[in-house]
Amino acid sequence: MKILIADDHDLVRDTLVAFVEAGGDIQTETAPDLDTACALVDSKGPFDLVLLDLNMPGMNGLDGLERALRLANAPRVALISGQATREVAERALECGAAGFVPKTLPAKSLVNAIKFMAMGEQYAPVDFMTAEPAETHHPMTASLTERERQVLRGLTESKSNKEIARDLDLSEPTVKLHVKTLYRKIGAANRTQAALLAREAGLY
Amino acid sequence: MKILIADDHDLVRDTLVAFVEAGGDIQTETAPDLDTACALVDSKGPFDLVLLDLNMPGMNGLDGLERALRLANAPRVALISGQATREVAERALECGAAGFVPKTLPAKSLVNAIKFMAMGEQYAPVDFMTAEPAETHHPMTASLTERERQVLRGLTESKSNKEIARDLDLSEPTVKLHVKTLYRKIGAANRTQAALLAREAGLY
DNA sequence: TAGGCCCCTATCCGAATGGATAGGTGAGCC
DNA sequence: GGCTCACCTATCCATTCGGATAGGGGCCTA
Repeated sequence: MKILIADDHDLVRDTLVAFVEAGGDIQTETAPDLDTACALVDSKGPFDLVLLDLNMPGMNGLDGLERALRLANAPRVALISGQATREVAERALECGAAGFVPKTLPAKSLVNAIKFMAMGEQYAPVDFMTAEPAETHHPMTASLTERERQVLRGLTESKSNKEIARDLDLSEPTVKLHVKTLYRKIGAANRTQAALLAREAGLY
Repeated sequence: MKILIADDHDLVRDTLVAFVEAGGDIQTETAPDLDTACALVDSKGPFDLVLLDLNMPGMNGLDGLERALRLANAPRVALISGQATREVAERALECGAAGFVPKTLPAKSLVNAIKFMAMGEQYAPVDFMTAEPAETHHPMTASLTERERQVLRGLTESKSNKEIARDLDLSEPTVKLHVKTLYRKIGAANRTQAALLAREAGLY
């Protein structure tokens, strides 16, 4: 079996390769970014599986995944990520990804997942996909009401109050109220800080 | 030699441990977060080296490092991080960290670095520490002038124009000008988006 | 039934922001 | 000298934001 692992962290890539190659009959090629990964698929493909890190130069979110999926060799492409949310994973699978591998997965399970995906199955860890959306039990959002979470989400998308109001079908004054109260709850002084705090907490 | 590796990503932790143990006479304990890491230092310490992931539950930036350094066993503590900047690395070393290991380090070098640090030396990869600050050659900031970079930094700290003006010893209108022009350059519609874009690019 | 909580709407006000425009300084280059 | 470029300052104006305050409606629970 021949797979390609792309990750910009040498440390992760090297140890991952060593582990995977030790764990079964798997040959690996590696790439530090999306461009070289795509080039390798062209020159040394096809691969039984291509594993792309979501936070890698050239990825730009799911754009990179789609680009890889459009390659001539039409390879099976899976994502691997350290902090992606369930929502991103779902979107990736909808795009046609062969699977989604969170870095919180035990290494032993990874080898099995790789073999599973290489056989053409679609993989995603059950516990990860069935987990509550982080925002419902995250310490920061625990104190927020549902509406406030929705508004906070709008803030992380750098929307104006007016846009958020339109999206949620509310009046602008209402949005402003939620904005103000959620500032107090999460300790933000302005919308930029609120957005950054939410991002740092790994939300949205 | 006995070391402790703490990282919240099982995948990284497992493969790292497998690699390190294979590469020399090194015993490893592991922890998924700072709390258990500290508990292990107390119960199973002292370790020749403690390796902490910077982006791990409980770390809260360099606070976690300082907490670990204050532990009774006064262990040698080093940081490992995937996206930290040189500045963070320098601050960590100033705090008394045994070293700083970027995840872009080749895995082979890691083993050597671990042995080096365990001997009591302070380690940081030369190329990483001498590299230009990311902002000067990053695609996004390449087109920005020095002042605009400084202002953008202020935005990522969710400061108001007035605060930025005070920090940089400028007048507020000047800051507004820089803000406006850097919006155009990086394609931001408002300050929140500018801050998020800068963060996503790994700046500041 | 009363009280509490969440949600929605509204108005008023001061402050901050975003954008346009105009002009001044110094450094470096042809 | 003339030119560009980065940088600074300034004024004007519309919009948005942040905060305070005052309601009303629905739902749950004591």
